[in-house]
Order: sequence, then C-alpha cells, then structure tokens
Amino acid sequence: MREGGLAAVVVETLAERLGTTKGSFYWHFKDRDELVVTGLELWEQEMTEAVIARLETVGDPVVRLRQLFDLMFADQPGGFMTTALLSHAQDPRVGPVLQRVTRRRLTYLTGALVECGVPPDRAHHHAVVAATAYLGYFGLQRQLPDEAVFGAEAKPYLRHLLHVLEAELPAARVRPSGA
Amino acid sequence: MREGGLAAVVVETLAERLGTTKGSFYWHFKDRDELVVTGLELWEQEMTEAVIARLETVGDPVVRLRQLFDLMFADQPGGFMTTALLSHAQDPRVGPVLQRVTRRRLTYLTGALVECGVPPDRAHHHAVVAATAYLGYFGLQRQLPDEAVFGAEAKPYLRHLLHVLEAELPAARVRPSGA
DNA sequence: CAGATTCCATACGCTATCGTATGGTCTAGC
DNA sequence: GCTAGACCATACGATAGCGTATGGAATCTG
Repeated sequence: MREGGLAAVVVETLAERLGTTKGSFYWHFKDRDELVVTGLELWEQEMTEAVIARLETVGDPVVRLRQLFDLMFADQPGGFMTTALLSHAQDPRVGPVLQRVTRRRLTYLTGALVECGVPPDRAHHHAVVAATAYLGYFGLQRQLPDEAVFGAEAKPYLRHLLHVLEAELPAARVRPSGA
Repeated sequence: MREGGLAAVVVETLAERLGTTKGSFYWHFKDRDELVVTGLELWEQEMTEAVIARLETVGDPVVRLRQLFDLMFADQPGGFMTTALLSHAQDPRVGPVLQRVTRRRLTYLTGALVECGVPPDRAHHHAVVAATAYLGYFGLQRQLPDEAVFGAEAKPYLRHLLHVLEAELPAARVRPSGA
C-alpha cells in the first residue's frame, strides 16, 4: 500500500507473500474490502491516539510542540503512508478516514500553538502551513529521493524547516531551555 | 488523471467520453502507454517553459518571486495534477518526467531567491520549503476540500502562507514598492 | 469515377484479479 | 479412534480492461 497504492493490495500476491493462498485469505476476510477497511482502522488508531498520548506526557507546551514536529518528520513510514493514502482521497473507504485523521492532527496542532501563545486564528493558519509542510516533505521526497536535503543535508535542512515553522511563535517563549 | 490517477485513464471510458470508440483510439495511439507518455510530455512543456517564460518578462527579482508564488498557488488544476502524478512517482513513465519538472522548478526557485539576495545554501533550503508548501497545499486541499482556508478564508490564509515563505528574504528588499 | 488513404466501429481473444465451491488436513475433546 | 470445527489449497466462474482483426465510411487525388 505504502509503495504501490491501493491497486497494489492484491489478494493473491498478498497470500503468496505470507506463504499461503487465496483460500486462506477468504476464510479470514469476507472481502478485499474488509481487509482494506480493517487496515485503515488500524492505521487511524496508530496515527492519532498512539502519537498524541505520547505527547501528552510533556508538560511545557513549547517543548511539546518541538517534539511534535520532530516526531512528525522523523516517522518516514508514517509519512509515506499518508502520502500514499492521499492519492486515494476520492475513495469512499479512504476519504473519511483520511479526513478524520487530518482534522484530528490539525486541531491538535492548532491547540498546541495556542498553548504556546499564538492567537487562535493565526494558530489555525499556521497549523495548516505545518500540515502542508508535512505532506509536502514526504511528497517531495518521493519525487526526488536522492535530493541532498533528504540525505546528507537532512539535519541542517530540518533545522531550517523547523526554524521557518516556528517563526510564528512569540520570540520570548521559543526554546525556553536556551538550547 | 487529475482526479482518479493513472488507473482512471481507461481507453474505453476515454473513447466514450469523446464520443468515439476503441477502434479510433488505437488508430491514433499505438498503445495506452503512448497516450500516457504523450500526455506527460505535453504536461512537462506547459509546466516549465510556459510558466517560466512568462516570468522572465518581469525585471525586479522580488516582484518576480512574488508573482511566481502567486502563480503557483493560483493554478489549481496544475496543482492537483502535480499531486496526482506524485502518487505515481514509482512508475517508470511518470517518475523521470516528474523528477525533471520538480528539479527545474527547484533550481528556478533557488535562482530567484539568490537574485533576491538570499545566500545560496539558504536559498536552496528555502526553495525546498516552498516546493513542499506547494505540494502540501494541494495535497491537504484534497484531503479537506471544505476546510475554511480553501474557501472563504483563502485570501487571508494565502497572505499568511506567503508571509511565512518570504520570511527568509532580506528585510530591506521585501516589497520594494512599499505595497 | 477509381483507387488510395484516413479515420472509425464492431467483434473477438487474452490476461489479471476478484470471489466461490469444494474438499483436504490438523487439532481438541470426548 | 471419532467427530467437529478451524484453517488452508485447488479449481473454477465472472468481469474488466488491453490490444487486434476486420470491414466500413469518408475524403482526397488523379
């Protein structure tokens, strides 16, 4: 799915890769549809509750925001999965799930920014900018996998990106630890 | 293609929509492949030479950069086409074309930023940020078509986005006309 | 008008993939 | 050891989409 899209989720291929056959597959799943839906449900869980719960343990909102950015851009499989699903946004099975996940992320991001002292409307706009940066980061990486910023130049580039994304934060509160 | 991806480019469907039949199609094109390749070639032309030539008439580099940003985000069909192609980056027909177009855009953007006084390495990083913002903008719009920033809120949001994208420009040269 | 060329329609074969039908094997509990 | 249920394999039918074969119509050229 992550590499070939929905069309690459093929029952016989899948069965073979698992060392079994179609017969087995159709015992466990009613449909190819049921497999897709089940997979999407699993993904939705992992993408929302898991990550967000992990962030809730951080007290300082600015530190939490930085950590959120770090997690977002560090999870390559997650990023590529999102871009893969993005291309099926029209699909009635994928669309709603994708929409829920994206909204959840956006509202969480907006909230995190507000807690850092950004006024709500600017925070929402900036959350959207961050979301687009996220989608675009993995999208571009797919287009230009050997671009320097995704290889050797990755560290300085990500610093640059985070700098841009954090430009909205009230100066006094950025990097409270002085790092 | 723009809405359903490569899988939606179906000979019979296409022929019917044009009020003709497969027989006709296979007279004009050897293959379905030939149609895809021809289409991609056309797209590549329009996406590079056309737009860039239009920008070369602008003298002031800062004005040109702003105009470039405006054009990028105003061309919705172009944006959605790019995200649609993005999901086929693995395809041997799409990949190379996409890579060329993206590289061309990136180097042009980098050059435009350098001409505005941004140091080369920062310019490159920032061009990548702009490219990801572009990809993400249309990607997110596909996920959340009824999000406010793509409807009523579009104008102020785009202002916000351009503000973020222009943050790197040396202050003295931003908006030279004072607008 | 005759023939050639261009363009299009219908009918067919081929393959991939979905889903089903049917029977086989293995383990648990009696 | 026997039966039931869980799990899997093989073989089949159905459909969608690609590409081809073949003939027809329309236009151009001499």
